[in-house]
Amino acid sequence: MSGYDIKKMVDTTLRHFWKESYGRLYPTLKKLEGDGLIKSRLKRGRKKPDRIVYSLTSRGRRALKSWLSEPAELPWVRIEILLKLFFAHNVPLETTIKVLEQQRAELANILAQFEGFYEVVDDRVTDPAQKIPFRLTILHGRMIYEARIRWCEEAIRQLQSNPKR
Amino acid sequence: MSGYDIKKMVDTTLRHFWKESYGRLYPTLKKLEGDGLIKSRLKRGRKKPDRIVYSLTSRGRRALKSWLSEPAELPWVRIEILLKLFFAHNVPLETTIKVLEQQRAELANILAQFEGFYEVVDDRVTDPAQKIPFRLTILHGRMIYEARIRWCEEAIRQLQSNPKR
DNA sequence: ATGAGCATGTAACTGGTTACATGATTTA
DNA sequence: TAAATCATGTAACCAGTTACATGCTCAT
Repeated sequence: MSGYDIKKMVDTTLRHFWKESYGRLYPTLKKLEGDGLIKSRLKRGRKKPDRIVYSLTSRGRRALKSWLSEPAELPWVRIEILLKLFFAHNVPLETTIKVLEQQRAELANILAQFEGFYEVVDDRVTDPAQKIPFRLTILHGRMIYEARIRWCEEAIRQLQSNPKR
Repeated sequence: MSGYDIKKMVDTTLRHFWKESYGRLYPTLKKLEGDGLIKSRLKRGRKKPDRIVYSLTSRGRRALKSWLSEPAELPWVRIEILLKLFFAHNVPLETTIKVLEQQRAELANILAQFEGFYEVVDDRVTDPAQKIPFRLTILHGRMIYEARIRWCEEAIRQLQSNPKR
């Protein structure tokens, strides 16, 4: 694929768990080519601008397989709402509950986006071997967002049931 | 508190959802002081080195309250295991299942660390108004890690039950 | 002609980590 | 006296985003 193709694919199909900017995509492609993991050929565009299309070399395919066999990194994030909750005693209880409710609403919006997502699989994922994996990435999003929503609800419940703080 | 104190507090009490390095902690304190949000005084150390102890100014307290009232950012991460799963068709099924099992095991380890965590609250959180918030931050960790573990199990199940890929 | 989409790229910047320097004091 | 801990700081580096530049082609 070309850099442009990859960007579009990531932005449509993988966007709920990955993103790439041109600012790191194109330099990365150059680097991978320099390392001999991918090779490029110029594809003259008929009715479109020319494209630089990359494909794996055999060294690259080996590297891919090796990466796919290594353990995956555990994702790590700073969670701002937990920091706000921890310092919530500086502010009235209702203020914190509002922040939690707003967070819950945002999470619910995103969760709703996942709902219509299963049906879209056949348009976006042509390789049948990728269909189950793709659905599992969506399931992941649903499960995590559901858990976060349940947590917000529980947090609101506990704060309300303990008004003396 | 001093920069050193803050670092220790974050590393012990908030470490499951936040971290700070000296490399951004000390410059941030300088900046906040320059902005008039905190002020410092030198505390001569008896039997210990001197410390620079910071406290909020009234402008700083207002800024804190305002921050606590604003909606919290939604955390966003790249999830490597989903990327590996998406490209899993390049590698034998058992390889992917091993990666998922390894991830499950790592998640289970971290979840186990949360278990003994509730009891520790009284040592670490002196302000009684912070005890419920602190417990809720731990509950958050537990709920998220449980969800991630359940997802790994479901992913393994679905991949195994569909051997034709 | 003009704007939208195709396509490749980079410079400047931001946010953050790592590693190190410095020096005091306490404990083994 | 050596190691551990207390305490403050910075320079170098790395990862990644944003914003912009460039130029092609197609549809209106």
